Amino acid sequence: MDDDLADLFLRAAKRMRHQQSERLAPFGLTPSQARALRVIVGADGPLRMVELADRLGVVPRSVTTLVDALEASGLVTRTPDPANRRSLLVQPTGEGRAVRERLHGIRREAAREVLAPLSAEQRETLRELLAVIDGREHSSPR
Amino acid sequence: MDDDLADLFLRAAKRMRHQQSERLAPFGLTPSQARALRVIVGADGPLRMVELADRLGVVPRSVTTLVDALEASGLVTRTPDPANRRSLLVQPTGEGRAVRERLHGIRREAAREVLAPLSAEQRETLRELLAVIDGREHSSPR
DNA sequence: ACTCTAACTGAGGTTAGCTCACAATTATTC
DNA sequence: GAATAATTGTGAGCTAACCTCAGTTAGAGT
Repeated sequence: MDDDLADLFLRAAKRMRHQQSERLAPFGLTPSQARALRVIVGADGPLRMVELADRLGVVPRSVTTLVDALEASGLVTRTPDPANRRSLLVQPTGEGRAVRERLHGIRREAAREVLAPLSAEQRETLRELLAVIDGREHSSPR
Repeated sequence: MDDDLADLFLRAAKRMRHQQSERLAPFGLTPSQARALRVIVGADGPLRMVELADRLGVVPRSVTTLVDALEASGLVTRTPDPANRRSLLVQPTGEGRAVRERLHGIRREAAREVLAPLSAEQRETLRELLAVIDGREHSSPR
């Protein structure tokens, strides 16, 4: 029974990812990069790579690649942390902030497309349920 | 902001996939292969590759690889369709049926793990919402 | 000073797709 | 009854989004 549930869930997620990547393509961003940008812009200050990895729920090595791409597109900068020379601080450029602004709209569209069959209240209910599922703890990836 | 909603959704889906692949590993199956097996066993008769692709929502080429693996594990067989020599018919072996049976339980566990924070009613609500999103109100196995 | 741990990254692997091109068959159309 | 078109499956090869493992460099603890 919860069997189907997983299936339904995964199926919807797939559609959502697909929608996103389609809309993101014109920006030259993958969904994963867009998400990273979102976190970077949304942070209240520069982020260390490790911290970014943690917030994205991926391993630090994966962040390297993500930031490589964003940096190459001129959306973020990587600067050494003066307080700890092992660390790099990632910050959005002006361009990065601008792009994130536009992304906001298109991400919403993508979600809306998939969630279209739901009423506003249903969407709200869904959000609540998902928030519960998400819990608070950041279980590390493995 | 349906923006967050997509994020919550995708995050939960990720955890679910992860749970599944962990539990499936001992069987030597990937989540994708398990799903294919499930569809093959669940079908009311042999399936053509193309038909299987359609039911899985992937392109036919991807099914070739999936079935290759299942066949190599002795869970399904591929036989030429006598009625159309271009087609192959995929069918589960006895072993395939047996494995699918055990998979059922572990898939449920995986979903349950992620959905644990929800009450039974909440899970039910979630199922309904997802069914609406999916747009398929329990269509028959035609 | 000496070892221990943390931050980042190069190299290389895996899963789950995808496209493109092609041979073999079957269907259509002229 | 050909000639042309469409279908079916698959080899080759690509991409995204991860991962692990090993190595370098820099701080920390004793």
